[in-house]
Amino acid sequence: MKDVAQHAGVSTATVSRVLNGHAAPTPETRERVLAAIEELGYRPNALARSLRTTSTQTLGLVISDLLNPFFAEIARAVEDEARSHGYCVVIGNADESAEQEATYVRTLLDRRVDGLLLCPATDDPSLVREVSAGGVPVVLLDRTVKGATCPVVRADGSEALTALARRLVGAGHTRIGVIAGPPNTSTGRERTDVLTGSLGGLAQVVHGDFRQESGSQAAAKLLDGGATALVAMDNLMGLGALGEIRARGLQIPNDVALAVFDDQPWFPLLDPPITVVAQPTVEMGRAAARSLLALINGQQPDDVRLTAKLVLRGSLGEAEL
Amino acid sequence: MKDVAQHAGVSTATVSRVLNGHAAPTPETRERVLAAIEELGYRPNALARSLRTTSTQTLGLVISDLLNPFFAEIARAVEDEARSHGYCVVIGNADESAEQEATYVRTLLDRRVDGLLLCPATDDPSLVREVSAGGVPVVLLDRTVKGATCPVVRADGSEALTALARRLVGAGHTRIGVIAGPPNTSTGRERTDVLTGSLGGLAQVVHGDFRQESGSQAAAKLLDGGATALVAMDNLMGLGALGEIRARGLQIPNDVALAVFDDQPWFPLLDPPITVVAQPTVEMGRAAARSLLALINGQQPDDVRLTAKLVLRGSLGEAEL
DNA sequence: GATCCATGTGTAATCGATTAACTACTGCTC
DNA sequence: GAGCAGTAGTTAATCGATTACACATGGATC
Repeated sequence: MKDVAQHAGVSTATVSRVLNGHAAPTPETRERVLAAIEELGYRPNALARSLRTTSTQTLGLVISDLLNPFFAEIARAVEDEARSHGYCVVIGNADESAEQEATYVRTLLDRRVDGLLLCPATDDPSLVREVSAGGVPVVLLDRTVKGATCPVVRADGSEALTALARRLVGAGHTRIGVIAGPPNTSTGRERTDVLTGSLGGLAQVVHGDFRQESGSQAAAKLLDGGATALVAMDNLMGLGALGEIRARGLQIPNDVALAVFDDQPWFPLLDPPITVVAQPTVEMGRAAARSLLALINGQQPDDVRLTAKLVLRGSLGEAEL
Repeated sequence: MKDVAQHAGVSTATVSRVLNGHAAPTPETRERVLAAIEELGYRPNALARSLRTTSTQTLGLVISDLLNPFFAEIARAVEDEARSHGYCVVIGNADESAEQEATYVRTLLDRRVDGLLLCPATDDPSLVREVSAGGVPVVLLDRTVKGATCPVVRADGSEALTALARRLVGAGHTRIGVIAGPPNTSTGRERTDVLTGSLGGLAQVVHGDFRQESGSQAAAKLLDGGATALVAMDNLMGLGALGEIRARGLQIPNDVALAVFDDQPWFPLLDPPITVVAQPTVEMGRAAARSLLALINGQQPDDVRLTAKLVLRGSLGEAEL
C-alpha cells in the first residue's frame, strides 16, 4: 500500500480512502491512485483490514458431514446467500463428531468470523453457550440444542411423518422398522418420536448414527425381526438400508416397503422410485444465512420453521393408493 | 493478550513465548501465564498472528461444484489430509463458472492462504499464472490448464476407457453415444478423445457441461440418433442420462447399454447396477494436499497420476461377458 | 572482586491496513 | 486584506500478535 501511495504521489490514507469509496478524494487523485494500483497489481491484505476493522466479512459454517448430500446442498445454499451479501463462507466438517465440531468452532472463532452457523452434532448446549459468551452471533441449522438461546432454522417433518404413519398402518403393516438417528440429536429424537407416536405400538426402533453403514446394520436387525416396512431417518441410512434390502434379494414394495427422510436426485430412478419426506434444503440454507446476517446487523431474527413434505413415489406399495 | 500479561504479572512477549512453546520461560512463569489464560478464557487472534508471521496455516480449495459428490469427496479428503498437518481448508465453490472461480481465487489470495488447490473450470492458464506470479503455491487437481507450470494431480482413465470401448465394440454396438464434458476442460477433452479414438468411427459425441440437465439433453439427442449404448463422462451427466432413459421407458441393458465416469455409492443399487470408471477420489484429494504442503515447504513435488479403474456391474449387458 | 556467560524477561519495532485529528490551501464575504 | 468555511490530503495512533535486541540477574572462573 505504501508503494501504491508513493507511486501515485499521495499518502496511504488517501489510497485507503479511494479503496473504501470515501467522499474525500478528488476524481483526479482517485484516478491517479487507481492507475497506480493497476500498474503495481496491488491487492489489499484482508488480514490487516480485518484486524483493524474487526470484521472479516466471513461466516463460519460447521456441518455434520460434507459427504451427506443434504448438508452439501445446505452448504451450497448458505454460500450463495452469503455471497450475495458480500460475505464469504468458511466450511468446517465435523464428521458427526462433537470433538471435531468443537475444534472447528474454536478455529473459526480464532479467525474472527463475523458469525457462525452450526449444525450441532449433539444437543449439548455448552459449545453454543461458549460461542455466545464470546459475543459471536450464532444460528443453529437443522438441529437444535437443549435450551438454545439463539435463532434456530429447521424443517418440521411432523405432518409428513404422521401422514406416512397413517399410510403404513392403513396398508396393514404391523411390524414397522424405524431406522432412527442418534438419540442425542434433536432431529434424531424428534423425527422418531413423531413417527413412533403415530404408529402406536407397531414401531420397532433401532438407532443409527446418520451414516450409511449404520443404516445397513439397522435394516438387517429390523428385517431379522420380521419388519415388513422400513423408514430410514436420513438419506445415508436410507442408502444403507437399500443396500441391505438388495443384498437379501428382497423386492420393494412387495417384500418390504421403504420410505426415507431426505430426498435425493437419484431416488426417482430406482425401481420402484423411493417415497420420501423431502426437506426444503435450499430454503433452509438461505434462511439460516439470512438470519445470521440479520443477527450480525443487530436485529433479532425469529426462529424459522419450514415444512417438510411427503413425496409418494411407489416404494410403499399399496399403502400409497 | 495485554490483559493476560497483566494478570500474570509478565510482559506480552512472555505470554507470546509461552503460547508458541519457546524454550525461554521458566516452568513457573509458564504456569502463571497458562493460569491467567485459562482464567480469562483468552484465545489468540489468528488474524494478528498471521499478519505478523505471514502464514495463515490455511489452504484454499476452489472446486467446480460442491453438489457434485465427486468434488465433495475430494474436498473431504483434502480437508482430512490438511488437518492432519495442522492446516485448515477454505472451500470455494466455482459452480463451473470461470468468472466465479476467478473471484474466489482472488478472495482467497486476499486472505493470504498459504497455498491454493484449484480444479480449473477451463483450461485457460491465465488465472494460474496470476496466482503463481503472486508467489503463492498452487497445485491443480483433477484438471489441468494449457502449459501448466505447477504440479498437477489427476486420475488417468485411458486404460479403463480403452477397455470399455473394446467391450462395447465387441458386443456389436455400432452407434455409441458419448456424453462428453465441455471441450474447454482438460478432463472433458481427454476422456472423450481416448474413448472416441478407441471406438473408431462408431462414436457420436454430444457435449454437456458436467451437470445433470445437460446429461438428459445429450442423452435425448443421442437416443434420437439411434444410439444403443451411452457413456456419460461424469456422474452428474450420468444421472441425467439415467433419468432420460427411464423417462423413455427404456430397459438397461437390453434397449440401451450405459456406463458412467465416476462411481457413486448408489450405482450398485440400480437394476441393473451401473458399470463405471471409478476414480480414486480420496487418494486424489490426499495427494493434492500433500503436494501443496510440499510446495509450501519449498520442495518441488512431481505431478501425480493415479489410475481410474473400470468396474463392471452389468449395465453393459452381454458386453460384459 | 572483576569478568564473563547463560538465562529469563522486558522494550519496542513491525506486519498492512483504517481513521481521528490536524494542516494547507482555495475561494468567498464584508 | 482579514476572517471564515469548506475541501483535500497528511500525520500518526491503532488493531493484536511476534521477535530482534537490550537489560538484569546469578553463578562460575580466574
